[in-house]
Amino acid sequence: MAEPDSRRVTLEDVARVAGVSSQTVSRVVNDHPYVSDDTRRRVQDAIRKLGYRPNRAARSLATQRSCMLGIVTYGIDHYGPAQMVTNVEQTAKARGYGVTLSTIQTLTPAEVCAAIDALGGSVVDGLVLITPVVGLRTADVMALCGDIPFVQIDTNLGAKLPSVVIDQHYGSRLATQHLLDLGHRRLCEISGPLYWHGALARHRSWIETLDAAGLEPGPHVEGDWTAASGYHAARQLLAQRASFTALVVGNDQMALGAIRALREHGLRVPQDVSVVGFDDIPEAAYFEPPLTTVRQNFAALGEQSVEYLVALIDNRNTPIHQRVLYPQLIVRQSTCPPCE
Amino acid sequence: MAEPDSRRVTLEDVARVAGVSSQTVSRVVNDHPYVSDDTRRRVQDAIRKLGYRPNRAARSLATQRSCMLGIVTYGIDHYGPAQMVTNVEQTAKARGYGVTLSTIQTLTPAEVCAAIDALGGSVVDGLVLITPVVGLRTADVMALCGDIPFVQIDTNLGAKLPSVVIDQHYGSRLATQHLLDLGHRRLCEISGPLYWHGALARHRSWIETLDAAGLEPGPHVEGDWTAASGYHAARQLLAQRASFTALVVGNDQMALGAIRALREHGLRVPQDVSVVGFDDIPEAAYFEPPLTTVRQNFAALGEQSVEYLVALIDNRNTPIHQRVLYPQLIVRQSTCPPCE
DNA sequence: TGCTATGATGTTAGCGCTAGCAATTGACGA
DNA sequence: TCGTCAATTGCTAGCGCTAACATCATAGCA
Repeated sequence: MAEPDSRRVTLEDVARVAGVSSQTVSRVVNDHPYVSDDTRRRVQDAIRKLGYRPNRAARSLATQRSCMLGIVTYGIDHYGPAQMVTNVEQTAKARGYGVTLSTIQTLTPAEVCAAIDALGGSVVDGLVLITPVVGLRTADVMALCGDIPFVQIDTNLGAKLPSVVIDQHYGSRLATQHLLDLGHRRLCEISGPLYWHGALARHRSWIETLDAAGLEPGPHVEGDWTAASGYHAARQLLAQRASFTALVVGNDQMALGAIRALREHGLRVPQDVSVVGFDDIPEAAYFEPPLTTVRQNFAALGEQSVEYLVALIDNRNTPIHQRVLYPQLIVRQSTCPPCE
Repeated sequence: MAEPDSRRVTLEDVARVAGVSSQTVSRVVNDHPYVSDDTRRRVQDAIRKLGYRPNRAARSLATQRSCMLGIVTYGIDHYGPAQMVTNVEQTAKARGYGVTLSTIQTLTPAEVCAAIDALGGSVVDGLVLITPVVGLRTADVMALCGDIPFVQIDTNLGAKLPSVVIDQHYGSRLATQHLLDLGHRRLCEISGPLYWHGALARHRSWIETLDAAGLEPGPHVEGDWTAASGYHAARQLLAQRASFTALVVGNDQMALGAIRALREHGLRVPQDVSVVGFDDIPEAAYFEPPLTTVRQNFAALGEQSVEYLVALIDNRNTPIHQRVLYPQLIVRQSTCPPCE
């Protein structure tokens, strides 16, 4: 068993026990060549015996790198961010990086800046920014990150910073076009908060797609991603006597709330109103009715952003670009042709 | 603007610009007394001008503390853990601690140990272990954590380690008793994986409560927390021609899947079968029908564990105990008296 | 035999920061 | 006048580790 000393075990302690210099121990720990098998074994024995664990702070200080990535994200109690964080962490671990978290509650540029700052002060080799808020200035982000490499996830399409995004324009067109193809002509929308890139892009694309089809967009209400807000948004639409046969909803949770409101109002889904969601959360297939939705590959988002970030860390000259992923329409029973 | 030097800005640089010693700058940065207002202002100006940010690694090395907590948790794509991680992070931030994450995929004791080890090697002042798996030996945990203070969340009730738990026994009794009070006599259960403390506790309490009422428990199927598994579990119960009027389900997502299976089988909820879930996820109130469920206060769990952990860090002699939280039954439309 | 190449180790000098003490100044009471 | 004290600042020595160089065998070759 490890000696339960009050002081932590250091390289020096191991060196003394193994009868070598601390430098040699360091070489063994870091898998350097030029250590004889015999010495290596003696050192490893000593390490095990003493329960030695390298001190990361000291190593960071000496090497100028920490093997830590920082993640700045809005509350991970949402499905999307939780997925991304999980995948970022997993991918990072596979590449030898740990992960430090800094979450933000209200998605204002100021709070985002504070969160980045909190991590920037710490030792991280790179930053993953899951900050889907509109109004975050490119210059601000660059200034805050300083010379720390970073990758943005879920920012606006076309941003001139290292980023990985899902084409929400495309996704929203998929959803709206699907409804148009079914024959719907009167559509309403419940969007996410429009200060989110994704929500805004989906909203705009909804209008554009209708426009291209020569249709007038019906009323639009803004929710906050929760089922509760979807419920209230739908009630609001119904209260203002909007007449529609199809509803595009900004995410699956809000769609759930909307469906409940519709049903309480005596409307059947999909016979009276077709509903499309976004994300394809694992529960969507078990909604009543199972939800047609636009699937986002959050896993790929997390993985690719880490890959890109690690490339940036290893080689500062990695070209800056934006990688774009495309969502996929999953058709289930919540959509059908309008019955009139 | 900050001088975009290749080297990072150090205390020394600030000291030079401000015309003081590096020690004085350190005092300003750390809010020590005995710095004149004039000097303080000059130093702060220099800090701003140079864009100085203290190097955490160096500070950790010098002070022997990192102001970092480690979180070991199973995949945060589940609702409960995501909630806990969020709240741990928030509370930690409020107390001046950052948070480092280490997630585990398969909840085996071996993987848990690996995750703890990964963090233990890093510099953290304390560990939050969200490791609800049965079979994790107390001795192993203590050995791995070494002299790093830790708090376990969601471990077994009665564990002799610092921990904060929700009394799942109590919660399960609430759910089952609610159904008994409504007049149900034939109950089935879909539980979570029984190698999870919570799932096991709920399962046992389900049996005990029925026992106390002189009733034989109906069939029980184990799911994996997902809606899909709930769906398949319910189909399995129906396939074996189990006759029941009420169903206790290990979490809300599985309840959603189960309800869908029941409906597909021509059974109405709650008229034919009452269903109770666990957790009270934000969507539960919008299920069809709105779900009766046992609410877990994950936020409190996260907060209290950090408070406890910080107390342990500040004072190693803080008494070891287990704090117990109690869940709450939320009655909605998915339960009603059996109609026969 | 000398002379280089190379493997295997030790020595030294920091990385950026802070604790602890020393030094300096001015104010105040004895 | 001197000693004492508090306020303010600087100096020095590490924290535990690694990069870079220095050292010293030993082997291989002319």
